[in-house]
Amino acid sequence: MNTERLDVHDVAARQLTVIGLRYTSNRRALIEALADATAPLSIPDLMRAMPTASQSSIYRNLTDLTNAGVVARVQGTDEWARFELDDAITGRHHHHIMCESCGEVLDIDIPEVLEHQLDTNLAELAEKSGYKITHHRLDLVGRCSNCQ
Amino acid sequence: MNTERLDVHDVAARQLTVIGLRYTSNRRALIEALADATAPLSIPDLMRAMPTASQSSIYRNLTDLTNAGVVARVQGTDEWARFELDDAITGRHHHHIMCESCGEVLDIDIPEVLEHQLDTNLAELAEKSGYKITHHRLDLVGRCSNCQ
DNA sequence: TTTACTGCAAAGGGTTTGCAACATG
DNA sequence: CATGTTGCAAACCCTTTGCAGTAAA
Repeated sequence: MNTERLDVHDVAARQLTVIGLRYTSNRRALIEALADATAPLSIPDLMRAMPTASQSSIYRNLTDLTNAGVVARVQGTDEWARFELDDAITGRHHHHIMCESCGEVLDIDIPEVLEHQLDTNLAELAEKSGYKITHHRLDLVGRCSNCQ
Repeated sequence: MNTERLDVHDVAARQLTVIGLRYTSNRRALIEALADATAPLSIPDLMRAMPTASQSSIYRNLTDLTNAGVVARVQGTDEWARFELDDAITGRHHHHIMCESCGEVLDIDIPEVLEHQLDTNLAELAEKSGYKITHHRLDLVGRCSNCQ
């Protein structure tokens, strides 16, 4: 548990408190699991990572932490929900590459130039749409080395 | 039913035949509904559009048409499946803007310059990943005018 | 005439919820 | 100690599937 990790727990606790929720051991374990992961985790992943927590608590905590802005739901190519720490918490905006066959989801970074061009262009599009844009998703979809 | 529409049916029929499937009235109605729409349609949308078809047939046909490369599944912000004609059929690559509150999904086009820069950059990323990339998704996520 | 397709109803499977006991601030 | 949280099991709901009858080629 390094400094960066401490910050994550600290922020999570504060964000929860703001909306009247507590930072329990289950929630701490969940954040810990997500912080350790190098890719979004599915429910089965999380159940494996925190075997003492019940499935329903994991679902409920993911909902609460998502509402608190600590956790983000990732839409893969399959119907399985996957979760990761919100970019706002990690301080690192990133994207995903996913396999349309097995559903695997990995984190990727894109060149800063591209990210910047995206921001500029999308801001314009957003304005015309009448939508209040909160973020964008850029995903690469294909087949992983195992599924080709 | 204009010329463009005829083409869509023609292509759909051919694509199905290739994999040993038939172009039935249900499938034709489904394609018709998707071709008429200006945004991806959900199952309830489709049931409303083709009231004589049973729900299970709609599900089964969507699966078959997706396998045939005629229809594409769109991942919104909610858990509801939405469907549209595949870009390869319409000949028009596009993206989506979606409301994270009500789940509405709309089509948008992005500047060609941006699209081109995306293609270039993503091709590089793909190479490093070991993935065989089939396409990318770029979505704007936010709140529609009704949900703000 | 062969065999894919359809409708109906039942089964599947991930997610949500009611409730009593428990733990947090 | 007031109230948010947990586990268990049942309920939910979108989606899939079995089966017998129908329709496409």
